Amino acid sequence: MSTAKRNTWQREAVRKALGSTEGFISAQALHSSLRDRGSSIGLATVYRTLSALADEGDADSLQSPEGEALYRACTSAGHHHHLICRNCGLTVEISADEVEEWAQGVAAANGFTQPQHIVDVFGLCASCSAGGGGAEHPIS
Amino acid sequence: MSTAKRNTWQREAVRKALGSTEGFISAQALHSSLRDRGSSIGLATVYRTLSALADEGDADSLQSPEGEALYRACTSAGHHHHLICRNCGLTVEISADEVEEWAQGVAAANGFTQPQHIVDVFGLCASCSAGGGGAEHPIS
DNA sequence: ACGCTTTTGACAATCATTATCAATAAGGCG
DNA sequence: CGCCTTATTGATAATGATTGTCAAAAGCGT
Repeated sequence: MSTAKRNTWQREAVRKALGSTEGFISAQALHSSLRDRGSSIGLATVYRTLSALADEGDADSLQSPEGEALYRACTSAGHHHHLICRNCGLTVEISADEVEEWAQGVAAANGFTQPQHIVDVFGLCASCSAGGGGAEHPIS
Repeated sequence: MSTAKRNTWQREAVRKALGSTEGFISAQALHSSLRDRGSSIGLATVYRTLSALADEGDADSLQSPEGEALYRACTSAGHHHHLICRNCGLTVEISADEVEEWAQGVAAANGFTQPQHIVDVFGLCASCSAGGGGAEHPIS
């Protein structure tokens, strides 16, 4: 085939790094993480690979409130959501049965089918709240 | 008061332009639109005003998949979410008191403060469902 | 009308992301 | 096994949206 896809260690590195990451991570952060671990992978490659993974369906992506694209390894298994500290990046997995039902219900009530939902909560974790970063202004 | 808010024609222009716009529009597009109509308003002012309107609850904003911030005149006061057809772009405002409470609760339970949440539901609206395009690939 | 402050607006700065393009390396084939 | 074709990489420039800067230009109370 002309559209051959080659196996490179970079692609594997991104896939592995994404897989071993809890919750969502930005392309920039993933690149930094890889660099910190000694990888000499380039930033552009991380972007390209993440985008490719998302296209292939091996990763999910969403936009953070700040407008960054966040990626997550696609675990076709359990569906769950995340509570993410927007200061230190701490991520907590949360289950959301109520929200699942609500999403289905509200979609159906408006005649929508094939509902997918993006439900993620960003905030400041206990440490960061205490740490005195209080100069923030509530956004919403 | 030192923090007085003044009435300027620019603010009114943005408010009016936003109000007479169907659906969501980007800050850049709104600025172009105003300029086309002869207004000499500055781009930075449009950004500032839209951001202010969003803060005051007179407009709501969401991130387009391309990462742009989109704004729309807020018809229902207060905080709410969106149900978006991923085929035709139809957007329905939805209220989500249950989800609000849930988000607050789960954040608090984990020691998080200043919770913001992203709760948006994508799907196919009634027309598009009927239209029979189902060749989509489910993301989640 | 005056003066104090907010607000504006042109432009620079910043941030994430994408395009560019020469150099590299993967994989097939002889 | 080594060569050749070509997908892929990666440093950097380019892009595009958004925010910061700051002098100049209005508001609003007096």
